Amino acid sequence: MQVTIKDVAREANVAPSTVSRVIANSSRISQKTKERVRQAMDELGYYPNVHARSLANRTTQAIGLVMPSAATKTLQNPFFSEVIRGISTKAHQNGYSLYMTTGVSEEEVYEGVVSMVQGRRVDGVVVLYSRTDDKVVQFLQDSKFPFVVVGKPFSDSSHVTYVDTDNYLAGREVTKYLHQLGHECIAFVGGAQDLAVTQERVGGYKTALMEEGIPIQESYIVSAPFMTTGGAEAVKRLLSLEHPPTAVVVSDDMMALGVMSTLNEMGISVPDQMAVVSFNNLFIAEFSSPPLTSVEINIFGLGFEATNCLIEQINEDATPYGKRVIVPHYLVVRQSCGGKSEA
Amino acid sequence: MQVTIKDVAREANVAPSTVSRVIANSSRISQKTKERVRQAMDELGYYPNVHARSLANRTTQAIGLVMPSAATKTLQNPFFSEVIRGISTKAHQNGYSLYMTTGVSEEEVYEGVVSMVQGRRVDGVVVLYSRTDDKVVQFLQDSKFPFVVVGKPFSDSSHVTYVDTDNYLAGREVTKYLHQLGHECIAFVGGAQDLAVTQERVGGYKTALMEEGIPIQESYIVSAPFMTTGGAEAVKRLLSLEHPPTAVVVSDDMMALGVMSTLNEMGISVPDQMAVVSFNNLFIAEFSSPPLTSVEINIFGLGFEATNCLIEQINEDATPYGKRVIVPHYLVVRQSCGGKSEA
DNA sequence: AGAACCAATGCAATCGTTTGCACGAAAATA
DNA sequence: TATTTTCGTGCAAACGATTGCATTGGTTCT
Repeated sequence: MQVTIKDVAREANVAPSTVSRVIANSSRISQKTKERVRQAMDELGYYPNVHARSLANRTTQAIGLVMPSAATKTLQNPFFSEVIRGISTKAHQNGYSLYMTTGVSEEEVYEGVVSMVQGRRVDGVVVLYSRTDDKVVQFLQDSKFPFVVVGKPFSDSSHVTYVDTDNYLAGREVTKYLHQLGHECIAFVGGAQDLAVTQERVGGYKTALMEEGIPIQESYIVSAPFMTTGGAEAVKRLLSLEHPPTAVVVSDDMMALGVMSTLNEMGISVPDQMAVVSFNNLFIAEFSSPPLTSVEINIFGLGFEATNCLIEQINEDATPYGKRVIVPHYLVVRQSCGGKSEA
Repeated sequence: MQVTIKDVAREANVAPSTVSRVIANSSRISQKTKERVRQAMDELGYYPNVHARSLANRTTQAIGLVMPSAATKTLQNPFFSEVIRGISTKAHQNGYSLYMTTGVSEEEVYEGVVSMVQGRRVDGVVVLYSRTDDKVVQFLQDSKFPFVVVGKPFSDSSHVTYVDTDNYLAGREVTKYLHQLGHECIAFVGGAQDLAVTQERVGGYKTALMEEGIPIQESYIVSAPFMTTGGAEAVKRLLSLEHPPTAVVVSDDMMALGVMSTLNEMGISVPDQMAVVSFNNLFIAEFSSPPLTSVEINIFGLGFEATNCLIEQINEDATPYGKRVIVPHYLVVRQSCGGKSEA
């Protein structure tokens, strides 16, 4: 059987309540007793039962993770490993551990979150995506449960705490960068359209074009699911146009890999015949050939900051919802655009 | 406040115990009562408190994940996302959720596991690595706690349930494959030497050489930490030899990327001047250039099977420790070895 | 010396479930 | 009709902690 607080109490000749206070390091217990109790704890190999504790003080020291509904697929994108790395680092620093449910359908994910929250399994939740009209975010907001989202939530974003990259700005910058290199025909390949990232990045792209006096061609804007395979189709569509572009902004490194691989198969060389720039600067960006010019968005930092905000929110009872943190980004120039050096 | 079982009981005009039995769908409760209670549950929006439940029936419906100690680094390897994907799929199917602690040092990880187990936070544990002399495995075994390891545990592997690839065989096969293609000078670049995978794969490599009558040169065997950067050094060392190899077996796709990237920088073309074959067949293998010939080891399946074994172990009280599952592998031929087609 | 106080600890209720056992009513048996 | 079974519920004791409110003995006032 398990060693309980009572066993320790008996061994140390005190009451259970005293042991509990020693664990909490209460100032009301004398130094001498504390030592005696602590010794009894080691001797017996005592470890507190987390459930009993959670039940009594209504706190869990755990943070819930909500992955996109097709969790089983998206998890393949190193983006997620990286955010989780950030989250888990911060969480660990503050004595929290992580808890995740997954679900195949959107409905399953929703159910998972509800039972996580209502069942009091976690103290707060990090949402790892942001989509239009999301039930999960809506639910969390209604239940006044501490949560933060990574990415920009759509509806009512002013009341939701979130951590994000300035994707609009980044989109604008890379587009201008390509223009500076002399490109006039610039295309955009994005991921799923209901994702906030995609919309923001394409928005920046359009703005940049306008600012540079280049007309926007809808046929230059294609979207596909977020993974590598999507890239292939997109490329084919663009190249079959009357005036194919000479440069392309791709919304994600993974997809850029797919794009480049397809270009390679079709005998089109990067960057000579087609410049490619993308976002996220995953480690693979460095090792692709040619190495990808990509926007470093500090994914680790997104997770880390998000968790930071969440913990703040958990601790302060005075719920100051609506905080937003923008993590800075910068362009890492490699060889996929031809442009050498420069920051 | 939370809606409790008592509220439901009152609403449905029954005793709390009856409500509990309805939740468990006990056959001792009449159909009529069940319906009445269920209705009361929806009406009030009842969700069971997981901690109270865990406390009472000493079960958590959660599985613990143990990552390698430098979790913050290793998590970058897509291998882990992929195993976790497998684990989480199976877990979800059986109503389990995942729980993870991380730690920077080996000691922290150990502490995490101990408090996870002793604190009764999980029903079982899957260990995502296997190293010589590992405290964690030792502890789990001593406490007779359900666990399974992904990879081959060293000590006493006959009493430990594990799921693994036949890395020895795979190492032998790829080496022979290179030999068939005409290579005589074949090197091996491996990861950390205290990892079981590395040892097994290099073992297979050596066996193959012996079987083909090729002498083993220790200078052809280099090892480096498991990530891309390690690859660079390894390559430099090999190329500085008097008789540099013409082919190399690399222990991991990530590292192979590093190797190829370095070769590229040094102006050595793959596969013409150097053939490269590696393991794991991560999605990036397909999109590198040239695309990597790699051993598909079904990482998802490893995680899935491991969880399957774990759940079995949790359910059966008669602990049948020592089960082993070998997940089959096969070579995926792409272009990094020059050899076209063939299975 | 008696009142008032303080520091250190113990008592017992509480958190929300589960579950062995007891109980009464209805059904089956004798 | 009296007696045993069966069925459907309720009672109350766990599970292992936390915490508000006594209680105790010893100081420090006046």
